[in-house]
Formats: sequence, C-alpha cells, structure tokens
Amino acid sequence: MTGIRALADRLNISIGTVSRALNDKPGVNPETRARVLKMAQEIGYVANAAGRNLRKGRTNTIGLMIGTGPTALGGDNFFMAVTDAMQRVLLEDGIDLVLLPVHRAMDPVAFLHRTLQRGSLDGVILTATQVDDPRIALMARSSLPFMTLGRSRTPGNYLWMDLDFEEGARHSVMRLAELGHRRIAVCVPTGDSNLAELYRDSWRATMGALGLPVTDDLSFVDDGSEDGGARVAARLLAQENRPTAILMCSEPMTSGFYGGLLGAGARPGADVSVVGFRQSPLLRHLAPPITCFDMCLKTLGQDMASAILALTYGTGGQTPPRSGLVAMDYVETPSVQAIKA
Amino acid sequence: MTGIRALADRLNISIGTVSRALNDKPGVNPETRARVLKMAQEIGYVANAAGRNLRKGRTNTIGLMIGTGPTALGGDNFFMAVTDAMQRVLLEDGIDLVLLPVHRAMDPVAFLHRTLQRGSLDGVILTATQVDDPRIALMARSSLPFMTLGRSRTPGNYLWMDLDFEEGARHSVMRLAELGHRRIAVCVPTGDSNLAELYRDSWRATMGALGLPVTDDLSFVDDGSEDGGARVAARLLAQENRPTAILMCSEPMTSGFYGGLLGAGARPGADVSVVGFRQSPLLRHLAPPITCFDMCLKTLGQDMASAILALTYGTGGQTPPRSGLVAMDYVETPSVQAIKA
DNA sequence: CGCATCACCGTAAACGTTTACAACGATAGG
DNA sequence: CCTATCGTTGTAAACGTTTACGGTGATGCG
Repeated sequence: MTGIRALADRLNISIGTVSRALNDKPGVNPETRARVLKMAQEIGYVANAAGRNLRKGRTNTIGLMIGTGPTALGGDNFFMAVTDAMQRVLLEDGIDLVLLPVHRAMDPVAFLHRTLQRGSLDGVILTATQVDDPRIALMARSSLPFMTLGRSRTPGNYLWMDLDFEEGARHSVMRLAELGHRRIAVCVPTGDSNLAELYRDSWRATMGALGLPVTDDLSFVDDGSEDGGARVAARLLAQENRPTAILMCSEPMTSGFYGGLLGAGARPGADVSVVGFRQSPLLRHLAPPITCFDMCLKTLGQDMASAILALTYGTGGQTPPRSGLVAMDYVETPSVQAIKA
Repeated sequence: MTGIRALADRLNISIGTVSRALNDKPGVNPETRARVLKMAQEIGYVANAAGRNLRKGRTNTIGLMIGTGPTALGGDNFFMAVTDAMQRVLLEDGIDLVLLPVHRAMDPVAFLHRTLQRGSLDGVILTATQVDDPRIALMARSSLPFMTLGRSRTPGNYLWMDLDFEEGARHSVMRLAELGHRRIAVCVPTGDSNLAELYRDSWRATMGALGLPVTDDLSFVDDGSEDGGARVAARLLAQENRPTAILMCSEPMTSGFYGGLLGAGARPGADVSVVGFRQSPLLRHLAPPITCFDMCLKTLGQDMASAILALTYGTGGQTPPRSGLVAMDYVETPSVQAIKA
C-alpha cells in the first residue's frame, strides 16, 4: 500500500477525490480538500513521477542539448551562467532540466532522435547550432516544442534567441575604422559554428561598406584553443603588411593570441588592437584588459526559460514568445588604440 | 495505436513477445527476435520512458545536487569538469543525469525530500557537503543509493569520494617549513563547507606537529569572493608580525588576494609565499604563476560515475565501490620562495 | 410531492510497458 | 497412444496516477 492509495485509505476516501484535491480540480468539498492537503503534508506525499507522466503524457522536464569540450559555445563557463539562470526560472514552475551532452564520438542527430522517442521530455533547447543544423529539421518533424540558443541557416520558423554578435562585429569594425585602422582582421575557430559564420559575415559586410580591404590574409582560422590563438598571433606577426587590429571570436583563442603577441615582443593595444568577445574569468587578468562585449547572460537564460515554458506549457491565452537578439555593450579598454598618424 | 502496440501489430505478434525480444529475455525464437529488432530499428521505436519507469520502478536517472553561485565547491568550472566526465560514463549505460541546483533562498533538505518522494531518481550524488549535513541522514533514511563528493562529519557509513586536500595542506605546510617559513597562515571562505574545515584542521595539525605557531591571527576567514580575498590581503599586510606564507582554499579568493598584494606594492612569492588550491582559468594568468595542486578531475568524475552505477544498478556479483581520496600533485612555482636567511 | 439541479464522491478506464502465467503444438520417451 | 517436456507465444495483471462517468443525497422549484 503506497502512494496515493495510502493517503486515501488513511482518510477513508477514494483516490479520485484525493487526486482532485491535490490538483486543485473543481468539485471537491473545501473541508475535504483541506484534510487531504494536511495529511499529504503530514506524511510527505508527493505524486509519483512515472505514474503521472504516463497518465498525463507530460514529464515536466526540458532537455538542454549542449556540446562539450573547448569548442562549445563561448567556451569556459558561458554555458554555466546561462544554465544557472535558466534553472532558476524553471524550478519555480517545478520543471526539471536534464542535460543532453554531446561528445565528439556521438552522432547528435541519432542521440536526439532516441531521446525524443523515449518521450521523457516536454520540450527541448538546442545550443551550439551549426550553420546547417539537421537537429532543427528533426525537432520540427517531432511536434515537440523546441527553441535554439543561436541561429542556424536551416529554414523554417522556429523560436530562437541569440546574442547580437553581428551588431557586435559591425560596431567593432566601425569603431576601429574611426580610430584610423584600415587593415582589420577577424579570427574564428574551425568548425561549423553558426556564431562564427555570422560574426565573420558581419565583419566582411561592414568592412566592405566602409571601403576597407577584405582579403583572405585578414581572415584567420584555427582550432578554438589557446594554442590555436597563439598560432594565429604568429601568423599575423609574420605578415609583411600586418593587420593593425583583430576581432577575436573565441575566448581561449583570445587568451592564446595575447600570449602569442607578448611572447613575440608585441604589445596588445599599442601594436595590434584586439577586440574580444566576452569577458570571462579566463580573460579577466589579461594586461591590458581586453576590449569586449558585456552580455547579460542571466537575462538571456531567464528569457530563454520563460520562452520555452510558454511554448511548452503555455495556455493559448498569452502572446507567444518571439525570437530575438539580446544586445551587448561594447566596452573599450586600452587593448584598442588609435592608429598613430 | 502507438508504442510497442504499433510494432507488434506490424509484425502480427503480441506485445509480450516484442518486449521480450527487445529486452533480451529468454524464450523467444531467434528468428522472431531478429525480425523484431529489425522492425524496431526501421520505425525507430524506443520504449516509452514513463511506461517502463512505472512498471520497472526504475528511471535510469541519477540526480546530481549542486550548489550554485561563487561559493559552490571549487568555484569556477571545477564543477563542469567533473560533471562532464561523469556524464560521459553514465551515457554509455544509457543513464541520464538531472541537475538539482540549490539556490540561496531554497531549503536543500525540503527540496531533496520532495525530489526523492517523486521517485524520479534511481540514485543521488550530493556535492558541496557541509560539516554536518542533514541531507546525508535524509538519504540514508530513504533507502535510495547515494554517494557524496566530499566528506561530512555526519556519522554513518555512506560512500564518498574526495580530493585529498588534507594531504595537500600537510604537504604545503611541510614544504614551506622546509623553506624556512614559520608564520604560515591559512585562508578559508566563510560558511560551513566541510572542505574548508578539513583543510584548516590539517593545516593546524601539521603546524602543531612541527612546533610552529597556531594563533588566531594566522587564520583568515572572509567570504569566498575576489573581494574577500583582497580584504584578506589587506588584513595580512596590516599585521606588524606578518605571516610569510599563506595557504588559500578558494580560487576567487586567491585571485583577489593576489590583486590585494600587488595593489599594496607587495610581491607574491618574494614577500608572501602563496599556495593556491586548484589550477583554473581564473588563476592561469597570475604572475608569478600560482603554486597549486594538479588534480585530475576527469578521473574523479569517471570514478564517481562508475561508483554510483555500481551502487545503484550493480548486480551483487561485483565488489562494492569503496570510498576514497584521489591524490593531487603539488606543483611549485615562484609564488612560493624560501625565506632569506 | 415530483422532478430537476447541484455539490460531492466513488468507480473504473486509460496511459505504455514488463512479466508471471497459461496455452499451444511439437517432440521425445515410455 | 499417452504423457511429459520443451520451445515459443499470447493473455492479462500490475505499476501509480488522472479523469470521464455515473451515483448519491440534498436542495430548490413548480
């Protein structure tokens, strides 16, 4: 004798009434309801998850698919900051978050497919979206609510939220041009990250609009590690007609790039202006401090949590959440300096 | 018509046989089994989680209870490193990991109690154990397998794994004494963390054994932030009979302590020897580099995952996992220097 | 009084799976 | 031929909950 049965027996009423009382359904005597709630509190009854899930066809669980390793979105603890804020909102509604980590050897699509089939999720959040991401098509076919952190070029109208790094790249280039820079480089990690792709596209477009050169030797690519960043520094310094500024799109690479410059006797800021992407513990102690974007990851996480909640559990009443970009503030430091006339 | 029923109908056999075939139960014709598996693969059938959970009374899910915020164990991305390694092992057995984050305003015990009652977990891993942790008694009463990352003084024989920071403190003190230091301080964050408690106890015991002074002015406590570390530096420098060395037990505090020293014109290493705890991105760019312990978090995560798997799903055959400490390597840098004779 | 309405409650079906049990035909042994 | 055994399969109960449905007594109204 366990579960709701035990509770009902102890009160000498039926399990139906107990269930109605606990779930705030109409048609139960207020006095009876009070007795049920009191007894439930007393014996610490909580509805069994599997039974409820099976009957209601919903699990109160949202899946968060993340990549792992150095090339994960933003690297470092970007992810923790967003996740923490998300969980805080989800918990208020009693919704669990389960991590779906994708490691190098796994096929993300097959993994996601299996997970969907198990029916243990009410909704899904995809992160680390690729330029052309087959997971989006899979989700769309699945009829399960989902959204993405980051955009993809996969067509279809799904819900996404993203940081406005296109505006970030545009603003950085314009500011550097204002300071007299003409050879402004960009650096992205290898891989298929849509973030990197859009960032570089925006750099290219802005450079073109300003009549600045957009040549291959201004576009650096290496793996998204500190070593990769150091190699980029070496390659940049080796050019006879050096870029005077660079936009970095990866935190570890930014750190490594700094190290590469300093190791070769070049001064960040004075010799090569550097714009990073996100402030992070990894970069906080760079000297000079890195120019980068101040992004409110807490807001991003909260907004995403609210959005997936509305999408998944929302009654038709409220307005559906809209896709959108969250702005970032460009914070300039001596890592960006004017060209000496 | 959905689920296993659809699969059975398509093959014109009963759902019982299908289930037996999929679960490798004996008593099913090999040819039939092959047909079932093939068809399952073809239509992408995966057993519904809720149905299976309800029937089998197990959920293939392990809960990981974590603190959040700056005082979380090890701060920074210590947690991510361990979790990532854990998940990799769990995934191989098809076990999910669900995060149970505890925020400041929540009562961890009530939260854990509710979660247990829901019956959605097969096992639990507790982290950030307090000196006297009521969650351990709760788990022990629950008859659910559990283990902890970190020890507590709560009696009872439960399974735990931990980093051997007692040995770390002991080794650090002995090494500093060998270098001529006599006034060796220790710094821990405020709060009830058992890690900090044991660390300081070990410092005290080793100091005593070596006949070195153990006075209150050698024991610093402040909140576990960078600001807290900076305040400790100020207080230390203000003493007339300054400590010549200090053991730091928190990453952010170590970073702040460095900043405090440098801001006051004191040189880490030359003026005050500093031993950190863990190498991390936050500390990687300190100058001089910080002396600290090299701990293999990947191994720790894997060991913990294997242990909780054995404890939760293990057949009686294998030997039960044992509690234990994982060793750390003391890596000395110029942040620790000998006393000038 | 007869009937309809109402508030409240109990009953039982349903969710999708696993598994104990029964059933069946085939084979073997007496 | 009868029976026992074996291999394979079908049947149905069970897991714990939610909820549609029907039932019951009380109340209101004509």
